[in-house]
Amino acid sequence: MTDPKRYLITSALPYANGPKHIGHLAGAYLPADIYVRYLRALKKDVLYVCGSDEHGAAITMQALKEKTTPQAIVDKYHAMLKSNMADLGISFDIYHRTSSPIHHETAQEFFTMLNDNGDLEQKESEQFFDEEAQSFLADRYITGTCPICGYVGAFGDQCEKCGTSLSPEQLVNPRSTLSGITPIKKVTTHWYLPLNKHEAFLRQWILEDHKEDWKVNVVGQCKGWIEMGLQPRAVTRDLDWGIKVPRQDAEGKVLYVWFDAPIGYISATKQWAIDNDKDWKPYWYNADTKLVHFIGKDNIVFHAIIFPVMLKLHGNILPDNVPSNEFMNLEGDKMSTSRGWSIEMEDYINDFVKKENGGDQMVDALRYYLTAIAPETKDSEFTWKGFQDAVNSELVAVFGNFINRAFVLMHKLCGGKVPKFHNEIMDDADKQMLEEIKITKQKIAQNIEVYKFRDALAEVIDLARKGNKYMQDKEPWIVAKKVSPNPSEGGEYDPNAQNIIDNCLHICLQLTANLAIFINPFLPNAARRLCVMMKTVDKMLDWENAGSAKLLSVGYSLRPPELLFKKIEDSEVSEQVEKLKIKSEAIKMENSKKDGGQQKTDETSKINGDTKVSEAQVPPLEKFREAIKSEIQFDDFAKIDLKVGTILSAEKVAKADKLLKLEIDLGFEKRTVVSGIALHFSPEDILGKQVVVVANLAPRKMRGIESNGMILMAEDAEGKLKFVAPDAVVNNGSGVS
RNA sequence: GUCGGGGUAGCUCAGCUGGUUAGAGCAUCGGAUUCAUAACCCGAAGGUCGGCAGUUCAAGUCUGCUUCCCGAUACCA
Repeated sequence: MTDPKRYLITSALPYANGPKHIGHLAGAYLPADIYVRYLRALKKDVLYVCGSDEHGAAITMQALKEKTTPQAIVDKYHAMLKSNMADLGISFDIYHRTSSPIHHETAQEFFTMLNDNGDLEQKESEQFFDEEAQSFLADRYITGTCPICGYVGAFGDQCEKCGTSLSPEQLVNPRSTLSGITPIKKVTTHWYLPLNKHEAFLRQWILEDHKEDWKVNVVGQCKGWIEMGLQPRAVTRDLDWGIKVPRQDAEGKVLYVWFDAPIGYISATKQWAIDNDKDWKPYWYNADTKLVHFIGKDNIVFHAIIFPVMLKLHGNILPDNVPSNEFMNLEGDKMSTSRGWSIEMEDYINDFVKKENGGDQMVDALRYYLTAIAPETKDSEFTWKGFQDAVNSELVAVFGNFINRAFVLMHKLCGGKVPKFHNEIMDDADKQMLEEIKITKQKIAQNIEVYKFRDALAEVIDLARKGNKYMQDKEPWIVAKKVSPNPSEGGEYDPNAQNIIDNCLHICLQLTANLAIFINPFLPNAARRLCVMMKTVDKMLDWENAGSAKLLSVGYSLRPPELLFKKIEDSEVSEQVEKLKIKSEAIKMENSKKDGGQQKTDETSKINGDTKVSEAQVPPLEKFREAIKSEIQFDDFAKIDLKVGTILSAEKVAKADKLLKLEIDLGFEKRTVVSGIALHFSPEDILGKQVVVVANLAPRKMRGIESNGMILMAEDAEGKLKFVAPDAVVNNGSGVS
């Protein structure tokens, strides 16, 4: 977008079910903050919103775990996240929360408008239901044995042990975490967002309009989704923690957390407008607003496909870009709070920022390293040694040291004042140095504008490096010997000596002021402290001032230098590495204790003989009982049109290991039916077989092939499939009832 | 399984439409220097560009296959 009137910047809403680590910080918050601080320095109209995502089943799970209420959980973690972000200099204009009334209203209005406009669909589906607790169960609320690795505590959506993503149906011996009983399946009604209806729009908008300016991983993943065929997505759930679906016929239903969370950006904007007596609407409705969502790679489809469809249907503007970062690993392994292999923002703040030897500069140290290794194009890795090296030999030795030596020399050789610049003896090195400042300004701006913060920061350090070299070449400390030579050393007086020194330090100081402007979006604390040292106002940090060689007035006396950053000691990093190991070991022990407990019950049941059924075993009859669905009327059954047909041809569907494409002769017509039986039958085995087909089933696309009907199959206890068919050949097209 | 991204010097990463001896910072080693947080500055050494095949006068860069890491995920009506 060229020259937007205002900017609306968002960072992914952190989920308030626990502390968040520095990988999150590096992925979605720090880059956004740098961008926002840069825009503010440009004096743009920019609003930066974020907040805690406080709904969803994982919150209620955490409440069970901590033996408290969901509200208590979100209150606790919202407060923690909010203060952590503030402590680390993430400068939200508002950090809001989705449990607030204004968010509930906003999300409900959003749903109502889409529903009233006919943009949502209502469909029935079967969900697991806990009869004892009288409650539908989110996938997370069902535990059982993982069919892949046999882990006893797998969840309905994922096995934490082997990492496989699961559906609750796949669990062996599923149990409700609410009551412990085996859940049954029950029909429920939900609202869906028919993404499939917006394929043409998404193709144009993402694959054409943004194929150049969006990151390859974002466009690539969206392309994959679109090509795969978009499916309607449920926007409601049966749960009691969340935003009530604003309809009388939706008792006990809430908006699905993914639907309500991104609307949090809008409600946060509204709250900000109220607090600041502003109008929120232009930020979400005017086409001259540039909306940018900063996210991690796990969030791409929500922010690039689903939320934009919602926004479009609701009449809002669309994001101009969705800069998504990859992930940051830690000391050779994935960062994970639950496994204890992480550096929580909270912990870093306690260990470095709050200690007497830490403070703001340690915020900047972290911001420096996280930006320098930001996972912009691929996963990156945080190591404590890397942190120490980056801080000590780049931030301290190059940047901090340049500024320190400029200040020290100025105090020693120029009386603590900004020296005069003598144009008449200006040389090429001086010109070159001044020119470099301007070039660097351009490079930084160009990089930030395309979200390359790592490169932008490297430019700042590189400019300081050039400053060091310039000073080295000019060596004013040598020239100083010619100002007041010591005859015993054979020094010679040079009337020009002081002027040479003045020019060098004049340029070094102007460069220092420029460095303050350049470093400001990245390391705001350092920039502020530089302003104090130079006795300038914060306004000097406005971006338009960058490139100027007149930021500090001649004759102006400056404060004595103060070290901007301290070196990080070996002991500090080794302590952290040790701490990390201890933390993850402790959690591993705890988990294996749990495992051990479960295995013990297994063993006990074996020792007791076969009279007791072990938890890990599948009770087959029980399994069939579960499968009994809720009662229907004859009319419901009569709606189903069953016909006998013969399989004329069968072929494997490309890129699908379970699907067969079948031609079926129904007597009066031939049908294409796609059936998921490829693992049980090979195409040639089933040619000519008679089958029972649901003839009036709505067509459905699978792998791009439209399936018109479904074939009835029987499944035995081992999951083997058998055809349901007449026991003697009948005419194709015969009815079944 | 499928889709997407990625595997380039010890480490963190650049390398646009294929073109002379593959780049940067850090780490390492050597030199110079002392204004500076034993900092800076100069120089050297470091890579069969995950593997195999192919296209081409020429491939890190294109094609196919293969392997490893990360993310997203079906379908099974």
